Amino acid sequence: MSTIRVRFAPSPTGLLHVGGLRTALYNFLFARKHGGVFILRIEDTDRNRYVPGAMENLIRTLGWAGLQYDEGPVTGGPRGPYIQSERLAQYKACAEELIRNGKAYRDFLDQGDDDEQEKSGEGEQPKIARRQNLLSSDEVRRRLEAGEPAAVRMKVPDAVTIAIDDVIRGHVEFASDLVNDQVLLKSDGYPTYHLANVVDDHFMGVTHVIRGEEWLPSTPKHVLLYDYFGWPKPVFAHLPLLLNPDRTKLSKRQGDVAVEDYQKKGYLPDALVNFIALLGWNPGDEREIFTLEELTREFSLERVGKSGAVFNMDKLNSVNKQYLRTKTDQELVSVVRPILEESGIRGFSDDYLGQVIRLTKERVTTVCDFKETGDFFFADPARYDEEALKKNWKAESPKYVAAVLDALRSLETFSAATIEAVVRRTAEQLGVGPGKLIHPVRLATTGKSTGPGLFELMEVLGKGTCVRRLERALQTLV
RNA sequence: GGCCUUAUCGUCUAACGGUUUAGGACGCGGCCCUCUCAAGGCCGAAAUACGGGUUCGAUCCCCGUUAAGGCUACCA
Repeated sequence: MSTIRVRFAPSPTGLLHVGGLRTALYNFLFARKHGGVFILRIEDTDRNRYVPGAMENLIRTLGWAGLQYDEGPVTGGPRGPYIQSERLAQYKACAEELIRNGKAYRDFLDQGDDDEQEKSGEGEQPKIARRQNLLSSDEVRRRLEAGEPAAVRMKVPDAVTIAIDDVIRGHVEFASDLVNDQVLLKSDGYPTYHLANVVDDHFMGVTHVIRGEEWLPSTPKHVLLYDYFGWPKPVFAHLPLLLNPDRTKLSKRQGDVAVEDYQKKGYLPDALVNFIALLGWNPGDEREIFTLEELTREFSLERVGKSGAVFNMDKLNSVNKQYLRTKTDQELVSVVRPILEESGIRGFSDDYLGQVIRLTKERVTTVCDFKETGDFFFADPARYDEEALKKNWKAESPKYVAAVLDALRSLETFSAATIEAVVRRTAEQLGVGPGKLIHPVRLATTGKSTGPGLFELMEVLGKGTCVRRLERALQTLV
């Protein structure tokens, strides 16, 4: 069996979409699993939608997610170029070959005429473009020589059934009468997706086409083209769509769809990848957390489902939390530090940030949350949370806090253990439960009523800071 | 409108005709733990869209209905 070759073929029209990431991931996993090749191909055949820099961005985001491609732009490869706008001559030659063989023809109508026709058609019957006999061959030649722009359309046969056997969907049939004479080469000389994709997949040796379900309806066109060229067909696998909560195709408007959005919001790449892998695929048992290596080992197209999957933020959050806990404190320091510095929080050592992360990482959802959850580690509380105040700052609280403050001042070693001992002893001496002191002290030192264990947090803060904050609270809060 | 696809808890899904009182996870509710919040543990509510077949037996196979989605460009 020949080497498996698959490709991810985005168009450079913007940021990488999470649906695109999943398609890329499944292609990547399939290739790796079978010792095959994962190709990145840029489909930039629509000059109107081209966004400068989009390709670089796509590559960077794929890299962030850990999906390294084997052949593609920048890195190159034996079947390049991997950017379609650099392969124009090839598409043109292929289109001409089809014309020569009577499988395609020139069409001088422009886009506007096309729409016009459809409107005037107006019935219930679909308007299938079949225009090969509109002009005599003499006239075609004359207008061509006159330099009139022409598109090339494929000729679709009447009354045949075009069947595909999709790995995921099974056997699917289409009636050729409902397939229109697709434009293959636009009048600007660029190919359409349909031509370019078939030509490239053939010349790049692609064995499996793994793409979104939105391509299923145009697959008969592609199948026809393979036959026209006399090329072997790849195996098709059409993936179920990723959905909005209302079950429409995942789109902007209903939340973030760009991978970069999730990156910015503080999701870990391996967590996002893990979560997305489970949208449409499962290992068949009850495991849910996988490294990329484990996914590679377990993945199979056979276990990909058929129905669309809603992109569920709650689940993503849960997965991200689980990943956060698997990271070491220092690993997270390097991720969290830049986020803090963006907000002007700087000057803290790796060791200190590591301590902060150790105490807060079980309480955050994303790496961005460290800033908010751990704010009191970076500055004295700017204000005291109002509800916490109401709940935990009672009339007798100042007295208790003052007692704790006194006891703390004489502490030699300021560790969680010694702080706890002192606080509990003080409570005992005052004849009240330790909670009566702990809650107001927490409020005074952190400004809130929630967070890491008080004694651990005070140890990290250090004696000076704690004493200062308690003093200040006693002055401010009455 | 036409074509295509899909259909198990709110969501992601398991079950590859019988071992099922339909399993897990997220979310939700309760309890435990506890200085709070998380985490963790335990418990709970929650689904096979509907109607026909086939079969000794259907979540699973077939047909229909319904619903949802995708596609219907010289966009990808």
